[in-house]
Amino acid sequence: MGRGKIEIKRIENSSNRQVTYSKRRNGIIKKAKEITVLCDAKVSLVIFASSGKMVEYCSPSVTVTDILDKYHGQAGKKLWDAKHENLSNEVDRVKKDNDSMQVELRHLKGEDITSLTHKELMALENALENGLASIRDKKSKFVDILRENERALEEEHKRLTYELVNSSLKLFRMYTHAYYVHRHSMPQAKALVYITTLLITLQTVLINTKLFLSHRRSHL
Amino acid sequence: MGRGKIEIKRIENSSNRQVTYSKRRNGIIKKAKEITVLCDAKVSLVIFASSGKMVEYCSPSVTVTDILDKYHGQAGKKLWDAKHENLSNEVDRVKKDNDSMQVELRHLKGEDITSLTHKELMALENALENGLASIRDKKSKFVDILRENERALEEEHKRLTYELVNSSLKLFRMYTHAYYVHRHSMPQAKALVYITTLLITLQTVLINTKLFLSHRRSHL
DNA sequence: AGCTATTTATAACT
DNA sequence: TAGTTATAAATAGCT
Repeated sequence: MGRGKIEIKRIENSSNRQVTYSKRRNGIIKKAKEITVLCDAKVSLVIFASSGKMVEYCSPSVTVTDILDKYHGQAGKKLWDAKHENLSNEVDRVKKDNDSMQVELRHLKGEDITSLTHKELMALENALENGLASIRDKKSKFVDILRENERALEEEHKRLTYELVNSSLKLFRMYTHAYYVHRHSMPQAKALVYITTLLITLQTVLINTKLFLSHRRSHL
Repeated sequence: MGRGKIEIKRIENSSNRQVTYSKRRNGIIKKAKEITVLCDAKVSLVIFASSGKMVEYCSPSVTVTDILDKYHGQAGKKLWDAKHENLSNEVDRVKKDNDSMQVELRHLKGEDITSLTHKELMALENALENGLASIRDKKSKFVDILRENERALEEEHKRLTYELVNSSLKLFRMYTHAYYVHRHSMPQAKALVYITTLLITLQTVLINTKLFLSHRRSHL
């Protein structure tokens, strides 16, 4: 494929060889990419120029590791098997644990129990009852604590509101007293301020009392 | 290069894909061989079909070992580490799973529940109740089957014993009849045999009846 | 697996 | 080293 047909034998002209190398190298890599996409294939391609320079193509998700896996028993194996096997064993072991726990969990949740013997069913029932008892005990303690907290909070709120109402009333009385004492000796404007302040105080007391009552209602 | 141009994207028709794979795979390998000869290059080519089947081409004097040598201390090591890390990650992941399952199991068994919120406790209680319900359902079915089996067995036993007693009685009557018919015409010795046989038969009937009764008692 | 119309890769050239 | 082009090679769609 080119201006002329060529025999497949070493190209003696080194510059031609270099040019052909680089064109064909690109061609092969392109083809590798294409087959990867077209056919779901995986390709690992490494090309060394005669100069020693290397280029490579690996289709996504293929690593030299994969290739070494295929070559199992050769160069790679020695390299990593020691650690690898340890890790693999651990994975297996832990996975086994996982499986048995998963089975136990499923059993405790009442799934896959068709194959169990009566004895096993009894044991399961026992475990579940114990668990349930613990949980319920814990839950009731939990509820007790919540209720106690709420009670304490309400108590505190009641106390605070009582104090507020009380001091408001005290203030109110003080103002009333001051007003009556000074109402003839004070200029009209000052009396008005007293009366206004008094009314505001009274209003505050009423609002606080209302809030207190509504709060109590919502907590009973 | 074909009857029609194709887009470089996965060939959806699986049989076309297979054909194209095989043609192009051969094409790439041919090209690899050609560049090897034409340009003094060295090629390592590994192609995996989506089925997992592998073919490879290595130009003469290139081995996987060579490639690994090129990777020495670089990519190779990295890849090894990657593999190693993958496994480590898997171990970690599975261990994590393990831990969470262990926690769940402990919770279901009512242990370590001090730190749980009220909501979590409710969820646990729910799960346990469901599990218990399933188990109890299963267990009661199990007991039903056992009871039914036992009933059937006892029925059968009763029937067999009744038959035994009946035929023993029949035998006894036969002997009795024969004895009375022949007692004057038979020599003394023969009469004794009759009487003895008769007694043995009677005894057998009694023993069977006793066995039957005791068996019934033990099953009620 | 084989055929061929067509596309693609590339050898020779610039 | 990069671009162009005539031609060889590869191959997509068929059978």
